[in-house]
Amino acid sequence: MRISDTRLSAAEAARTRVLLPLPLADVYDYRPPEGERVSPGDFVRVPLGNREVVGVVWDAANVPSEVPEARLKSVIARLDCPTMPESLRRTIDWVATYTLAPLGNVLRMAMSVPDALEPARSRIALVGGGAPPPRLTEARKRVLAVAQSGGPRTVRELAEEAGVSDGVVRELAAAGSLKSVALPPEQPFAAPDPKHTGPVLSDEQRVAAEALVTAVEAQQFGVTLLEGVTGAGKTEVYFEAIAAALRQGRECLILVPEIALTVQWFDRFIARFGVRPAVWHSDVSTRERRRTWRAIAEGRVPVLVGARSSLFLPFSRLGVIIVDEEHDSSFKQEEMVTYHARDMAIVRSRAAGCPVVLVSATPSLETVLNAQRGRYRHLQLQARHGDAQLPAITLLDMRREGLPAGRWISAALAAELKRTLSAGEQALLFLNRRGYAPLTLCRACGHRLQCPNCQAWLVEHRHTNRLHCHHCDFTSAVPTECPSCHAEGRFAACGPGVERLAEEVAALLPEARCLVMASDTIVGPEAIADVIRRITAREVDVIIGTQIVAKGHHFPFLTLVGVVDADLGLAGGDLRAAERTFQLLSQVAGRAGRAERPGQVYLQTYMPDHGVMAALASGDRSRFVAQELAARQSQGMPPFGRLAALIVSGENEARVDRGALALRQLAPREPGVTVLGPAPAPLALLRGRHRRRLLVKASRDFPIQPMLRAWRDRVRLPAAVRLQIDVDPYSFL
DNA sequence: AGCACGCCGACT
DNA sequence: GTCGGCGTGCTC
Repeated sequence: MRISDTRLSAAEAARTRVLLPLPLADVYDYRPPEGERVSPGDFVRVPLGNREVVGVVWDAANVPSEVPEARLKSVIARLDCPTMPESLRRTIDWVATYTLAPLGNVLRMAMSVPDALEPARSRIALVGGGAPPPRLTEARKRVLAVAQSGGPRTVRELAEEAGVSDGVVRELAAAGSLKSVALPPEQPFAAPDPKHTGPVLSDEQRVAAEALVTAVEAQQFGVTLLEGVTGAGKTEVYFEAIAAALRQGRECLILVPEIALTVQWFDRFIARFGVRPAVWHSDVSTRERRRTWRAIAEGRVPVLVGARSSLFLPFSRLGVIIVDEEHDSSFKQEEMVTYHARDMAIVRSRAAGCPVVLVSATPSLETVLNAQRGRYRHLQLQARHGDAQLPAITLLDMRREGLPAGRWISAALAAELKRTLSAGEQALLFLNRRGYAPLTLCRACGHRLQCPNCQAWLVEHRHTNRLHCHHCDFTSAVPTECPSCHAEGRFAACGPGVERLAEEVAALLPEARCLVMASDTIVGPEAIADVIRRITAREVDVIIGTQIVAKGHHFPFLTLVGVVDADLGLAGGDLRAAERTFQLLSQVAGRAGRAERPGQVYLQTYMPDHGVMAALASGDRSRFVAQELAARQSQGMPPFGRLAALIVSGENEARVDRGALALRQLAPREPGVTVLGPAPAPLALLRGRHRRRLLVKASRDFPIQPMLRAWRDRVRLPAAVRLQIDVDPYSFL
């Protein structure tokens, strides 16, 4: 007995399990490196085929392997880089099991900065201004031009920017055309000071803050929901959880929806802690990413605020994770690995043994139910901070308006706009539609301008004077004649977009200074910051915006919010349409009257009796939540039941249909599991691929993943037809 | 993800 | 007659 155990472990010791950042479901076995001991979490370089890749030694000792000893290659070396923390490895395992994604694909999200694994390169940089080179080739010219503009950069950076190989740059340096300068050592991350400014909290805030501080000091996993209306001061409350973690020398991770990373949020953080936190989102430069990733791996980043992908950063001493705007649907990743960052934040906290705080004015029904059932601690802030009042919400029944064609602002809203502007205050018109008009059609033949790759209309954008598809990157010039009947100049714009609304406002209020805010007109954090500054400086009277105005900003002189089409989000059969509309519109409404001025909110609706509208007008969120929960329960829908979507897609429509039917044939027949479809997915053609969807419904406690895995494994789909599984689908598009 | 292997069209 | 397209399959 004892002998065979020893033999087994000796055999195991001869294999190193390595997970590679490739779409592989399992670890690969290697022989341990010569004269070096590696252990789980170590980054290692291994041979794969005829190339070398970097992977992570994985704890998979219990998984037997059938790969014969003779086929094993040896680990080349362990990288000189801190070990991947255990809590991150367990999170990766968990995400892969839960989402059915290949384990290696999940690892890839945690190895998004391969550069950071290599030791820091010498801090030598090059600048232009040297002697002209003996021969001036095209490549050399480009490098010199790039070097001439901007500060000192490394060989790699110059080569990348000029689009040449490293060799060209090195030759120029050797010839003396580029001069080398020493770069200052990499800037360390400033330490936020928990004592910088003592908290200034109301009684109510203090009670909530103390509860969070206690939870952080206990250094144990637990979920807390921090709920409070816009302006109740939730941010200042969770800052105290961060302060507590900092006092213990632990790290803090704050997850926010990408567009909520506002100047105003940073100002508040700096006011409390004295310095900026580290940041992580898609706009962070390659260089800054490397510096940040490496510093986190070395335990030198006390606080980081970031988008959902920051969940996969190598923190090793997490003291608290905050999920701000926890209800926000942008936490759900839809590509590659379909995970929900809020749920995975809970997984990571559990693995790290630290508390997690979910923050929202309008928590998701999933979170509400967990709080109701006592699985989460529930902290509530009732009052708005200071003297600010919640804005009054009025419904405008558009059925009675009889607006002429091409007009969307009711007489009542127009009157309020005029009144607001003449009082010297600002107004926001909210319309969640980019561009000029959502649909353009030919008046001669009825032809509608449609994307060639997607089942979607092309949207006219007048500021670029082009047609855009909002689902793929297709754009084209606005045609002069109808592609179908060749009639000239017979196009008609149908429906409003923010650009068209701006025209209407200009006609209504010729003196008003309008600003259109949409993700395509205001690109990047600097542009947003500039726009915020102009609004705060009262250089703008009317803001016309899509949902990018809904998050995080507050404008002291904004007292009127008009929602042009409150019903927009309710169309279509989306499970969460009502919940999301309520969340979005309350968030937009919260923009009004945050300072000492009371705010007014008008919702233009054709459905004033709809539960969402009634709840918004009465301010009775709890009744709406109760109704919505009851409806979900009666249908066995989330959060009471579980859903998974299976999307079959491919370029050949007939093959996709056949694939979807084959999948359906092999569907599991188990009590408590319902399979619906296949049906055309809501976007039946997306980026040139036809899509069919099957929907699996199961009870809440049904282990859905093993069933889905078994199902997927017994289906043999033709090549060129792909199956994508989305556990807990959010967008039904 | 890469990269090789493999089987059908336009070129030295 | 070869170069090369990208479909398919494998990497411990």
